[in-house]
Amino acid sequence: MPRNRRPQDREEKRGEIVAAATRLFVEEGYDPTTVARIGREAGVTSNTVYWYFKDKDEVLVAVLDALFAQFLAGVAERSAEPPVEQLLWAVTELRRVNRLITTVHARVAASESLRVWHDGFHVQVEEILRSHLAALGVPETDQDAMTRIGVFVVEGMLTHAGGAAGDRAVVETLVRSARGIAAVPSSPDSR
Amino acid sequence: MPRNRRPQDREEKRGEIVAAATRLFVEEGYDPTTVARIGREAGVTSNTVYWYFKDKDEVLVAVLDALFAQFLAGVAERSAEPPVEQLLWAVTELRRVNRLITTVHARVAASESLRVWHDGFHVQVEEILRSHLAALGVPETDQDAMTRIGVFVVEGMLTHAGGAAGDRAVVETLVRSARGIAAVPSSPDSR
DNA sequence: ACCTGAACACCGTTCAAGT
DNA sequence: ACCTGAACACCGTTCAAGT
Repeated sequence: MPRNRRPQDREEKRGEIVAAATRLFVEEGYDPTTVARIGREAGVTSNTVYWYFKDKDEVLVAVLDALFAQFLAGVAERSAEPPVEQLLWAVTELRRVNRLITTVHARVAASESLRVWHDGFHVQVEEILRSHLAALGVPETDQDAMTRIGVFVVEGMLTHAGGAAGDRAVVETLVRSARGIAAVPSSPDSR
Repeated sequence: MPRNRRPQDREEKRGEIVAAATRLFVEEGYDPTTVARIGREAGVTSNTVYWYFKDKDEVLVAVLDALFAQFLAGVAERSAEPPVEQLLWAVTELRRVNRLITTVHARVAASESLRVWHDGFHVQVEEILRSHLAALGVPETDQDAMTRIGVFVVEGMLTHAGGAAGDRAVVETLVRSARGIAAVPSSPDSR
């Protein structure tokens, strides 16, 4: 028997579904986008979507994978820019998929595969942030906490619009505090 | 005609519905809790809930109002404690309703009244945080940005469990950076 | 292997009808 | 004014049946 006979087709169709879902999820949101609609845009019936994906959440995971890969490529391209500019670019970029990030948070409780994706996402983002902090001179003892703070601030900025000036102020203050932490050693009685 | 004839009853029943919804929303979450279930726990049919509330989101707003009032009372009681302890208490407290906060973010796009509630909530929380920052000596020019950072960090801690030690490290680092910002004036070329 | 028509289960919401 | 039984609309998901 022919092993892997036209595996291309399967990936193609799957890709079309993911492409349709990506556009719809980003533009209209996860909840308002029905599985039927995703199918229609990809030229199939809603049931067919279930031949390629276990459920709607699996479609979301595939969409997130695609979007995150794009994002990582953008990050790599800008690795030479100053930290503030890099962060502001990341915020602008992630804001386009802001609604989806919120959806992920809302659905991790209901979907195991989404939880797995979310955890992996954080590990990667934290790794990137940590290397930046190290470059800024933040000592190892403070890197964990500062990394989490960085992630939280970026996530917060996505959910809560602040205007270009406000965004820049937040990012600059953040980078400034990282430099401050780098300059002043932590003391156990600092509270 | 008797004005306000037994307005007590209406408030009582409404209160029972809110009480039932609060318990269910906090313990099981918003989505898994059906309107029928809320009604049953309050001793009425699902339709009756719609006599007291416009829709499920309005029930949520009432629940949030109740929970937030409790929270504010707790904040007031602890106003004398050191900032780190106050923040850690707030995080522990808010974590109990973590799921609901995520739900709010997920539903602001769909529900106007929820958006209004969310905005009001932020205004109040930011006011509290700003007064703390002022007490820590953060100059006015940096208060806006630091306040937003504070809110983002607290929100992030709710969504992403970090363990007691990790939580304390984050909060201490945050307060330390606020003190650092207070000590070092901002400079326009600090990026 | 891939796809569909039809149906199921579930849930928020509405409405006509009761007291 | 307050409450209910019954029904509607919608949507994720499944299944038996087709090629």
